[in-house]
Amino acid sequence: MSTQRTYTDVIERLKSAGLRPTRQRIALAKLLFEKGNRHLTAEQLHGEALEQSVRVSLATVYNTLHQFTECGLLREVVVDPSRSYFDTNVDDHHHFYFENSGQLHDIPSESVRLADLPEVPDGTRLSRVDVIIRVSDDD
Amino acid sequence: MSTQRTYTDVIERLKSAGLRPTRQRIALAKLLFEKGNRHLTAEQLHGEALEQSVRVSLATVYNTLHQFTECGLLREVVVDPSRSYFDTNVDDHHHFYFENSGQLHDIPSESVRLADLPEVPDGTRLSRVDVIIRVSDDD
DNA sequence: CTGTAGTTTAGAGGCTTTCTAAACTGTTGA
DNA sequence: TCAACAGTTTAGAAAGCCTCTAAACTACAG
Repeated sequence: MSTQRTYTDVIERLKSAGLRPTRQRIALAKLLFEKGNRHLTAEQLHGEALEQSVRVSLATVYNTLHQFTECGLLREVVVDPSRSYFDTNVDDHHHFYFENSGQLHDIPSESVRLADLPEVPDGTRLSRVDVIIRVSDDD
Repeated sequence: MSTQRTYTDVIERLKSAGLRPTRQRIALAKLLFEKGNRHLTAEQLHGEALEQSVRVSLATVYNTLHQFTECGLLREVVVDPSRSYFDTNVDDHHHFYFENSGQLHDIPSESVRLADLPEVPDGTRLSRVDVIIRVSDDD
């Protein structure tokens, strides 16, 4: 049965990332990864958990988001100085940012041609190249 | 005399931006614009002002940074979820972000070739394209 | 089953930023 | 020159996001 499938999948995914599959982490992972690519704030994820009667504290949501980010299950997107977004798509890609609504939208990396990038300064290594296309409502 | 020159320049710049040239705005503008291109947080600018015995409140520093940003004298750079940076270079350009130190470094827009950008979604207009090259210390 | 290391939690606390409302100041017009 | 007013500044309170703490809980190895 597909729910069962997903459930064991999620547990395996956590285990192989070195994270103990606790009730909270399993529930949050399912919320995050069962709906395609998503861009969520901690507050939003916490809200969704509560809606589905998953008892989890905001502190755990923050801890989990950071742990997931560290093991490459999530990626943090910085576009709004007052809030962090977490992206379930960890493939190389870029973003549209809708300044009015605060929505993020993926741009596949093939849709942007980046060339002639300067070399990284001595003593540093490339961590990531972010391209953010900021748009705002007409008129 | 060059100080005089700068002083009246700053006042003119504020006036033509529609901002009353107050003691605080003049002092902050001089701190911001008399040292070439800079990337500063509100806290840093406030610190510099106090060091030079410019009496100004943190609230005014925030107000001023936002007003300057609105009239195009500054540009806000979002790279760190916990802090806003303000850039005195308002020309089209991009950034290196040194994740360890929190330093920002300009990349002239000619140094990056961006092509095949997707069209902006219906009902929106392009606000800006940010390219952020994140680097971290070797080892 | 039990011990223990890892995890969760509520609540306090930190930090950046914004708000409030009272005091102050640049400017305009008489 | 000066009064009057709109715009500005301010300290301090408060909001908002996030982290810390230390006590309770839990997955899991043995």
